[in-house]
Amino acid sequence: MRNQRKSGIIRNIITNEDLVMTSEPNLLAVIQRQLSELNKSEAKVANAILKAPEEATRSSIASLAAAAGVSEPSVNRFCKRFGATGFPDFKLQLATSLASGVKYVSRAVEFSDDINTFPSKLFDNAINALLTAKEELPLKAIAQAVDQIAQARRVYFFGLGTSAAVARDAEHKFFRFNVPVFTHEDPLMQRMLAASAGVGDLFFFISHTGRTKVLVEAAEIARQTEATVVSLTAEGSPLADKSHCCINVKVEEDTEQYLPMTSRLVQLVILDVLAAGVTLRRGEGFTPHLARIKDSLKDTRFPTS
Amino acid sequence: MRNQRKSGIIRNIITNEDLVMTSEPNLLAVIQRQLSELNKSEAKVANAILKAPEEATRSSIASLAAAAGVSEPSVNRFCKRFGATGFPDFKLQLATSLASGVKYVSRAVEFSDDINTFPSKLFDNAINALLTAKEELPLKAIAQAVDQIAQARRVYFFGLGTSAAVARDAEHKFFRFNVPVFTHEDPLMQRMLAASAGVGDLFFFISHTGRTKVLVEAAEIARQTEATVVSLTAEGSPLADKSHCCINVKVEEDTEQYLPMTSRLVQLVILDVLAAGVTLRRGEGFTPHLARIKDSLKDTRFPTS
DNA sequence: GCATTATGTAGTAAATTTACAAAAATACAA
DNA sequence: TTGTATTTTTGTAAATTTACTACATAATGC
Repeated sequence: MRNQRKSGIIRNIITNEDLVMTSEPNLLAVIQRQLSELNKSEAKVANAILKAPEEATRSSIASLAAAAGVSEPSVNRFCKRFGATGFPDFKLQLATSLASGVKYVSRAVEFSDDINTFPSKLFDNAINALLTAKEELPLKAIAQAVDQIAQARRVYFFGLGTSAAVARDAEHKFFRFNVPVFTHEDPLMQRMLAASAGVGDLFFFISHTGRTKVLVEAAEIARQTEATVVSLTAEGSPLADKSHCCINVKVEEDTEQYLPMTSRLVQLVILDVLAAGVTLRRGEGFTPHLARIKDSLKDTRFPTS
Repeated sequence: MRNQRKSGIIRNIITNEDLVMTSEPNLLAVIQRQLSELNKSEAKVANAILKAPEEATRSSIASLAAAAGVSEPSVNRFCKRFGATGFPDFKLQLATSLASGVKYVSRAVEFSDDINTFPSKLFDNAINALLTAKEELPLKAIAQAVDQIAQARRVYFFGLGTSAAVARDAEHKFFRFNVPVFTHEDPLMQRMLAASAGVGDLFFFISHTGRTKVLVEAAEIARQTEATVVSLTAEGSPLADKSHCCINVKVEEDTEQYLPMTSRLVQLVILDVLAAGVTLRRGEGFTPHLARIKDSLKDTRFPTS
C-alpha cells in the first residue's frame, strides 16, 4: 500500500495510520501542505483544486482534468494518493471538508470590515473555538472534577476580570444543585477564605492565562489546607501547578485583539459540562429539585401571553 | 418547474424560490419534514437515507435503490424532487449537510449518558446555538445599538440571574473603550439609577425571557427619562416593548434542562459583536489605548517562562 | 372505465477506472 | 561527460461501472 522512492520520500501521502490518528484534517490544508512533494501533473491538479475547491466538488473528472491541463487518470491517481478510493470519493471528502472546516477557520476582524462581515467573523471564531475545544476535551480531568464537586461540602468559584464573570455564572448554575457555592471577586476575600479552608471545601479557580499573581497566591494558600484545589486554566501554568486537578483549556486567543473573546466561551461550556456531570451523578431523582427551583422563579416573571 | 397534483399538494418540495430564501437548510431535516407528503417509493428512499445518511453519501444509485427496495429511476426522481440536478448532486448536498448540520442538531443529555457522550453533546448544543444565531442575526438592530453605545456618555448593563454574569462580562469588555460602564445586580440600584438618568445615558438590559418583572420595571422607569434603552432579549417580550432598540435573540432553550445553557453564550457573542462594532467606529487610532490597558495588567501576572 | 399518477424495465449516454504503453526522469557505469 | 538500464511519470484506449432517459406497465383516484 505504501510505496517509496529509492530516495526515501513517502509516496502515499495519507496512509491508513495517519487517517486513524488525525480524525478529519482539513483536506485543502493537507493538499496545500504537501504541494511541494507532488510531481508535475499532480501539482497541476492540486493547484486547480485549490484555486476553485467549490467548483471542483461539482465537476467531473474530465472537466477537472481539462482545467488542470492533465489527463483523466492523473486526476484519478491524485485522488488515490490523498487517501480516497477514487474521484467520486475524493469529491465527497472535499465537499465535507469545505462544509465543516474552511468556513470555521478563525478570521481576524479588520478595520475594513463592515456590519455585514464582522459579526459573522466573530461568530465563526466562537464556533471554531468550541469545535477545537471539543476535539481535545480533557475527559479524565473533567470526570475527576465532577467527582470532587459532587463530594464537596462547599464549593468556591474564584476568578478575576473576565473570569470573574465566568465564576459568577458558575455560581448561578451550581447553586441549583443544592451545593453551597460561593463567589468572590475580591482578592482579599479569596485569600481569607482560602486560608480558613478545611476538609470538604473545594476551590475552583478560573483563569485564562493561569498567571494572575493574586489568584495563584490564593490557590497556593488553599493548597496548604485540607481543601481540594481544582482549576480551569492553561496547561503548565503556575495556577495549574498548584491544583490537585486541572482542566486544561488550550485556546489560542488572538492576542492582537486585546480582548479575551473565545476563551471564556469555552470555559462556560466546560462549566456546563461539569454541572451536567454532577446532575448525572445525582441521578434521575434529582430533577424534581431543579423543577422546584424553576417554579420558584415563576412569580418574578410576566406570564407568557 | 413546479408541478402540482389536482389535490393541490405541491410536488416539488424545494423550489428555486425556497432555495434562495433559506440559504442552506439541513437536507435531512427537510426530508424528515416532508416524509408524509411523499409517495410510497419515495418514502422508501427517504427512510433508507435517514436510516444511514453517511452510507448513502458513499453508495451508488444502484445500491441505494436496492437498500430502499425500489428501482434506480425512483431514487433519481427522489433526488430531483429535493432540488438536486441528479443523484451525484444530491449526494454532494447530503454530504455537505452532514458535515455542517447534522452533527449539530441539539441533543438532550440523558441519564444513560456517560463521560464519553455528554460533554460532546453539550458542546454540540452550544455550537448549534451559535450557528443558528449567526444565521438570523438582527444586523439592523446591532448596527443601531453600536451607534447608540458609541454616542453614549454612560452605559449601564443590567441583568439578573445568569444574565447578571453576562452583564458583568459586558462591563469588563466595554470598560476598555473608555466608556464609563456600570453594572448592578441589585434591582433597587437598577431602579434608582434608571430614575435619575438623563440625556447621554444608555441602559442596556439583558434578559433571556424578557419577562423578569423587576428588570422590565427598571426599563420602564428608564424609558420615562431622556435616556436610551437598549435590550438584548426575546422578540415581542415586555422588555423588548420598553426599548428604543431591541436585539432579538431567538434561542429555543431546552426547557426540560432547567438551566439556561446556550442562550447566554449567544448573548455573550452578540456583546462581543457590539464591542467590536464600537471599536471599528473608533477607528484604527484607538488600538494604542487597548494596548495600554493590556500593558497595565502585565505586572499582575507571572511572566511566561 | 377513463384519466392521472406512480413505478419499473431496458436501453443509452456519460463518467470513472484499469491495463498497458510511451515518454520522461534518474541512476550509474564506462 | 555520455550512454544505457531502470525507475518513475504520464497519457491513450478499452473496459467497466454508474447514472439518466424514454417508454411501458401498474396502480390509484374520480
